[in-house]
Amino acid sequence: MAGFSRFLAVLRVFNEAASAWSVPDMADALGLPASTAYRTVRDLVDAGFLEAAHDGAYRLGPAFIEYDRLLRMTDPLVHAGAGALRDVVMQAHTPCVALLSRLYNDQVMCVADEAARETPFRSSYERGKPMPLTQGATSKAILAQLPTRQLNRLIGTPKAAPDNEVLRRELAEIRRRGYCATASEIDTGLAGIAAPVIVREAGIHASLSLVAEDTNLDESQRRRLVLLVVSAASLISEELRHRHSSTSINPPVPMPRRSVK
Amino acid sequence: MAGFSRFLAVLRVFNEAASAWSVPDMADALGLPASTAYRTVRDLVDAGFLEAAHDGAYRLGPAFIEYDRLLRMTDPLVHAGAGALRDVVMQAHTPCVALLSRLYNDQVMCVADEAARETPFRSSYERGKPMPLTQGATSKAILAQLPTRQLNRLIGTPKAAPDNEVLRRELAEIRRRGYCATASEIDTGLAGIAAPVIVREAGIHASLSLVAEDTNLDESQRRRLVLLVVSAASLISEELRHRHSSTSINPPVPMPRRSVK
DNA sequence: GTCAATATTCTCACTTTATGAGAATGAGAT
DNA sequence: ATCTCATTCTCATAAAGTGAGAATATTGAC
Repeated sequence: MAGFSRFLAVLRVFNEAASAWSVPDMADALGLPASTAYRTVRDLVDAGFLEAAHDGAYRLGPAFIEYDRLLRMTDPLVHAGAGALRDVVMQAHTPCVALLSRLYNDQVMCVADEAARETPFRSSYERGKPMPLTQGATSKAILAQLPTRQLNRLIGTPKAAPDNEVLRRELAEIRRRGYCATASEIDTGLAGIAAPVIVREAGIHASLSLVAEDTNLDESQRRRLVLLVVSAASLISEELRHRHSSTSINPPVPMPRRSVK
Repeated sequence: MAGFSRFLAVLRVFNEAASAWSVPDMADALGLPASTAYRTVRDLVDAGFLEAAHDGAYRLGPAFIEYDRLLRMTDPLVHAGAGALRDVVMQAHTPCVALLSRLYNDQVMCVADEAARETPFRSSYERGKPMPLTQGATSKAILAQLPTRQLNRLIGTPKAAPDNEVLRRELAEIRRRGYCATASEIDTGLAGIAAPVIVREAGIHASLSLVAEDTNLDESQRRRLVLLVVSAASLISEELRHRHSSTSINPPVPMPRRSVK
């Protein structure tokens, strides 16, 4: 391990349970010599990825907030979807959470979320949390739309993983219907309704989903929400498609030629 | 330039105006040989900091969303403040935006924001955007509470920067009052009311502020909001102080010893 | 399908750079 | 003052990144 991966290793020791670290503790945890650990941390602090907290403890730094904002403002999916999510929870007329989630490499991650007023629960899907690939309406709606080749790479070919036959059948059904509805698959008591947001040409494989309490939903409610989700999802897809076709690939501005030490 | 700084340089070419880059363009912009640029980008993609978009273009990647969530969940200030912001905009009973902002090195950055329902405007302060150090109620409320030594480092000593005399006097006044109110200093037509959130022992220098339309505020309104902001800010400070005194500095859990290639 | 034009990865000799043990210094606590 | 622990510094060593150019993959045009 060396070079870049050392920085990644240091960042990876931070998690929900251990969010403040002293340098010696990091060095111990990673098996690094003290001098290297100190240097690595100093570089990360200089770059804004870590921040000195107190008593020699370090926390994640402001660069993550800053880059997250930049991503929020420039990522076409997040940008196009955030407004749609607000509309969806408004028009749902019931306590619920709306989510926009994407395939990122081999995991699904929620990239935007919005809760209706007075919603007493929360989905375990939430912005920034990696989620299982094969469970929940949100993920399945995405998988169902993938080209066979890509799907095989993610869940294994039918031959290599025959136990995925059930899942494959389910995905085919979802593709036919155009949406996916599940109940208590991720959070017990909560139902999920998801519709795909797919823009192949822009490399976007995503879904829009609505999470509500299962017991609150009668059949007509459910149908109404399915319609809401499906139409909102296709609205987003349309906008993305349109934006993509009218966007140049290369940076529109000559770009700031920053000097680097 | 080499090693780590090459990664930083690549990340820095991304901004609001240029959010998708091809590798050759990056190489041009940074004066890097193609092979190095491709390698750097590949490493960043592997780490999740960049993502392949389409047609050889790259965007900021999911790692930023993920680490931002982690920070949101573990940073004591953000965690303690988010709830308070919701309360503040509720109790303001007027269209407004509440902000929680921090000193990070030599800039001020908003780390959490919340708008009241039906708020037709937005503050230029928003989560993740670095803001000027010496303008606006938000920043001044923070500066006013800094130890002399630290303040001198940021705005220069009275001798080195005598033109800051006005600012210094203003900050003294803010310290005496315990809050700062400004109008049209950042956004014309908007007024800001800010109170400090200072927890020295935890290394936190922050402020809570409320932004509303200046014309909407009569004197009694203004007094009410000042009270609201000041009390919310001290509530957050108290919680942070309490939490800090009851928190161990080192990671509570032995930590996951991840293997790195 | 072929072909040309790019985009991307690979190779490899060359150094620049990071590395880490240990010494030196700094900061706190008793 | 002294001890302890945290942090930085030094420097010989080795490892990693570097970059020109070749090799290969991809894409789009025809």
